Amino acid sequence: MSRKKTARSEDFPAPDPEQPVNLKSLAEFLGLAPATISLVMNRSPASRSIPKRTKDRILAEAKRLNYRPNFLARSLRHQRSFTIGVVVPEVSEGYAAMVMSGIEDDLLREGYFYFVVSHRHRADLIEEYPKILLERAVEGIIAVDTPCERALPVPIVSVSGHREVEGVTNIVLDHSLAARLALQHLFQLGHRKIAFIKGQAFSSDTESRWRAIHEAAGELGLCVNPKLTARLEGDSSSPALGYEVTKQLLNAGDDFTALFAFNDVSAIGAMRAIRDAGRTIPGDISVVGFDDIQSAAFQSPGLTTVRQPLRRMGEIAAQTLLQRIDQSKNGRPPKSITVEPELIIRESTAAASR
Amino acid sequence: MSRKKTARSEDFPAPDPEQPVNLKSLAEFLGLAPATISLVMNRSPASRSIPKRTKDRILAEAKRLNYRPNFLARSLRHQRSFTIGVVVPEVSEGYAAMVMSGIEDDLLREGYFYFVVSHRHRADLIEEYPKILLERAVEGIIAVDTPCERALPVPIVSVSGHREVEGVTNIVLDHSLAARLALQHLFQLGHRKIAFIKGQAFSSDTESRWRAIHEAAGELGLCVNPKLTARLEGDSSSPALGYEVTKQLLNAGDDFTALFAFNDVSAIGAMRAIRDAGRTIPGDISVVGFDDIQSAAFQSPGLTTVRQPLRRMGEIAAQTLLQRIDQSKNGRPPKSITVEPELIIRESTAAASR
DNA sequence: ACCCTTTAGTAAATCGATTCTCTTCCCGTT
DNA sequence: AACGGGAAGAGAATCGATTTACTAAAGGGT
Repeated sequence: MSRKKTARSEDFPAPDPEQPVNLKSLAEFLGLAPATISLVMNRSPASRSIPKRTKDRILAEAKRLNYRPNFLARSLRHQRSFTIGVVVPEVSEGYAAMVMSGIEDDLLREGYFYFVVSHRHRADLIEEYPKILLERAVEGIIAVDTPCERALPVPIVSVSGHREVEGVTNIVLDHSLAARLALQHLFQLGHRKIAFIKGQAFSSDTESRWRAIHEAAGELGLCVNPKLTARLEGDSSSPALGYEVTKQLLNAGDDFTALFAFNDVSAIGAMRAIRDAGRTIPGDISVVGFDDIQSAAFQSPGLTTVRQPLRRMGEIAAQTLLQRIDQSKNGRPPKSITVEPELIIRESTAAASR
Repeated sequence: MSRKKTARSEDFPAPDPEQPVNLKSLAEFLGLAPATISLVMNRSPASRSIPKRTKDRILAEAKRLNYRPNFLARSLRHQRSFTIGVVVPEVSEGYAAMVMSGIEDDLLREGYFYFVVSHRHRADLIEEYPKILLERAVEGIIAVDTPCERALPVPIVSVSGHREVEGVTNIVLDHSLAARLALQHLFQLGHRKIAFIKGQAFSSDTESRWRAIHEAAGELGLCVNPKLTARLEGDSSSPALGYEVTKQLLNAGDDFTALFAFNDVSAIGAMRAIRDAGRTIPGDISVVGFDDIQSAAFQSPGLTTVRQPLRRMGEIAAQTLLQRIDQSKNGRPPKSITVEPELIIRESTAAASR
């Protein structure tokens, strides 16, 4: 029992240089049982009876040998992976990147890590990735601008999700307010003939945003002219899409003094198209975007836009998910959390000329 | 032995609805030993002796009950996590997002997932994160624009890393070519008085890019005027930084007809500053950026810039890392891999007026 | 009838840590 | 002298899958 105790640290200063120390080797080295060390290292109440001398010896030696408990073993034992999955359409798209940036902070602070997967709007991947993440033992999933149809055995938080699905908490923008902010702004500037660019069908926000626009227009006594309405086509995230539809709008004949685009990227394309057609912004046509991506502020003229608090939405998503993981099954989770948009007025909007 | 075999699938269609099936329960259900099932499921050569009838029965039942081997248990056994870590300065920065987007494809195809952590240039986090990732049992690390000082027990690939560190493979841009492309372009347009915006000290590219500029200038017989040289300060990634230093350059008195910025973000700020000073682009001053972020093409005038193949760099990083993981220790890994930049000429550059 | 080879699997160790249940040993009481 | 009880720590089961070594029965050849 005491023969091993003579193996003091000074005798074997550097142990096996190859293999990282594990509990067993540390135990052998200390002449103690793995169980004892585990209890002490985890400050378990059961280590009450271990004298401070021994505790200190264990702690000191663990630190000296740089012992790190094997995460996988621990996870297996506790049935907890401290990992969540984040599903996005495309990492490099700005929208998703911004949300992810908000997600990270809270997660890491609580000791969680996250896997990222991007599906690029491929239906099979949208279906498959959540399952693969589950196999990877994630404890929850955050879906960004990605439809989740089926209930899963882990909590899900969907950023910009609109469908009501069992087990899914939606983080949504107040689209009514967003539409009102934008249209009121244009209305007050005297705009009555307003063109619209709708989003692609796959974007979760498209429908509710469009409904909100109709409502807000109704409240203001504006009419939404179908001839002044275009829809983005194609899944690229380049302003070229906005450029194309705006050219069509301009050529279609019906006059307009303002354009409300589905997002900033298409608004930027629209601005080009408008200028290419020989019109000025905001002199001839005012333009309002949506999202407030970084490029919006970098345009000239600076793009007036409805800001979505994307980073904040990421933070809320992470917090909500962690809460739900913590008290799993404890009470019904909130169905949805609404965040408020903000109108950022820059130089792309001005009083209507006609 | 055969009493269990009578438990045909039709008798118990839906097993325990709560608990996910594990190997043991599946084995019990089939009246076989876990070992047998494992061998068959993994198509191990040792399953040679199992008759096809039994194999089919196992496979069918596994599928019906939706059995998925527990990833953690498997990882523990094999000492493989199929996970790598990606360290970036900031997820939402475009540069990192683009590289990540390239990383993802190859990784997922090979069954790997990745953790993302962002350090926001905090020295303690840069030091700490790789260690935490190691605790999480990652099999390799990709560092994007992040210095890695010390050798780690796993392969590391550094995108835009320049230091030679044991165990680190650098993916670097050919900065000499980049500088030559930009300066030759400006030179051919007749520019002789060129201003420069250097990068922040923390950016890994700053030094080598600056050396390359000196070299290229030398080759062309241009001189780099210290009075026409500014350096970005502060770690925000807003064009405001570029705006500030450009204002100083313009006020400093020394005349210039072209500006070569450290990156597109600062170039965009610079363009604003130039216009605010009453000069035109490219009439009075030509501007060249670096990176070719999405916003570069969206500017007006469109920003001429040196494109880094960021997505490609991500792909190469992932491929290289996977190779190194695969044949660990097998031969010395490449010290560095160079990729080539491309000059994207848009409207922000034109012939020098004076 | 005996031995050898397949066939059809199974038992048990292992990966590394956790945790509940036991032993001892020793000290102080009655 | 016997007993209770706390101190100090050891043992063993467990998480779920993998894998090597082994067994038991059946078939085939001489």
